[in-house]
Amino acid sequence: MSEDQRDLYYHDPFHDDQRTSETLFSFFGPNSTVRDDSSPPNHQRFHDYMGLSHFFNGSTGYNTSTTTFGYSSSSSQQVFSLHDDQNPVPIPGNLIGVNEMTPVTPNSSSVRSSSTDAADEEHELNEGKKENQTKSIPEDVEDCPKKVSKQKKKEEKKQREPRFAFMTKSDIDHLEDGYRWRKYGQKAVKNSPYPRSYYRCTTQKCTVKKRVERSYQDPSTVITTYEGQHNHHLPATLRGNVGGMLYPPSMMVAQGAMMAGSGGGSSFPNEFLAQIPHGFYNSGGGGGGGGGGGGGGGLFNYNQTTLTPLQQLQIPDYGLLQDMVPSMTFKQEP
DNA sequence: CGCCTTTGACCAGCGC
DNA sequence: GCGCTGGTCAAAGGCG
Repeated sequence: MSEDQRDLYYHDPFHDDQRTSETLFSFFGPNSTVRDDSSPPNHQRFHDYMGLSHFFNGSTGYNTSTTTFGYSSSSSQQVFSLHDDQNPVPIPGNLIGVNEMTPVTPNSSSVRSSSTDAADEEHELNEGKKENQTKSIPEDVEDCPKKVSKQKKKEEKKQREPRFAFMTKSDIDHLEDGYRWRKYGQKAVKNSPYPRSYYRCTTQKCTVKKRVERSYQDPSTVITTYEGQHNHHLPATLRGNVGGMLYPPSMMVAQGAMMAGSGGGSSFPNEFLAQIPHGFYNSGGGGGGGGGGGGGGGLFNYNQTTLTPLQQLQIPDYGLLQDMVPSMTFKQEP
């Protein structure tokens, strides 16, 4: 694991604001963190988590490729931590691969707004560098098929899936999210007494992985990192869970509209909102998520667009969101 | 029997 | 080059 990744895990995004957060979304790629201040303990959390499966699935079709968050599969993860609840701060590391998604911050000189050319260029440059770094494979690969396949594997590996991390207050390490996972590894983590577990989606041809670890600073917090997107529905066999059931139809519509409006460009905010777990929405359409999943309303209400920070999730900087989603109006409730 | 977890080994990337 | 660390593999065993 690279240093920046380590930073991600052990630095600000999760810990700086930890005292006030119970759930923190950290998009590896797009830059956003969304935190929760007010969620009830574990069980409610659990339901929040349930909805997250849609986040990765996208529900916009099961092959949203890897651009759901507005960045390509090859893009490196990038995370912005919100310091002082105001300004996104780039986590040291890959800030280059910001395709399309732009860190919108009041004082962000690095805002890439609509012109992604430079960003793309940078991105390519960066990718090139990376390629060079990893393409130090000697020519003798031609001699050995094994080596060839290894190299292929290597290159495939390099195609980093989009990642998404969040923290959850829970006693349970591996929270149910509607998908079936197989644990394929566990490692002790440096500077942490808690091991990190590695899971893979058991569905055939689904390459989604997730890592689960407990925060060493706050043992009650579980850090879950997803990598990739599911290319399939929720397993219907799982506790009678059916993918479509969890997503209120109204939201699907809204989502479609948003997608259409996003024009495939700087679409992260919309996509982000579109894919916010339905449990965070005031969707009003179906409880979903299994008993109490809705929890009496959620965070967003697209169109009405009401943020209710006292509910399940807190957006740390409404101004930021407002910038990100200018077409929406945000209302912060007292 | 199928699915899952556990766990030690292995490999690659990175920093020194 | 070496050591550290993260990530993955795969055999073994458990469980329903």
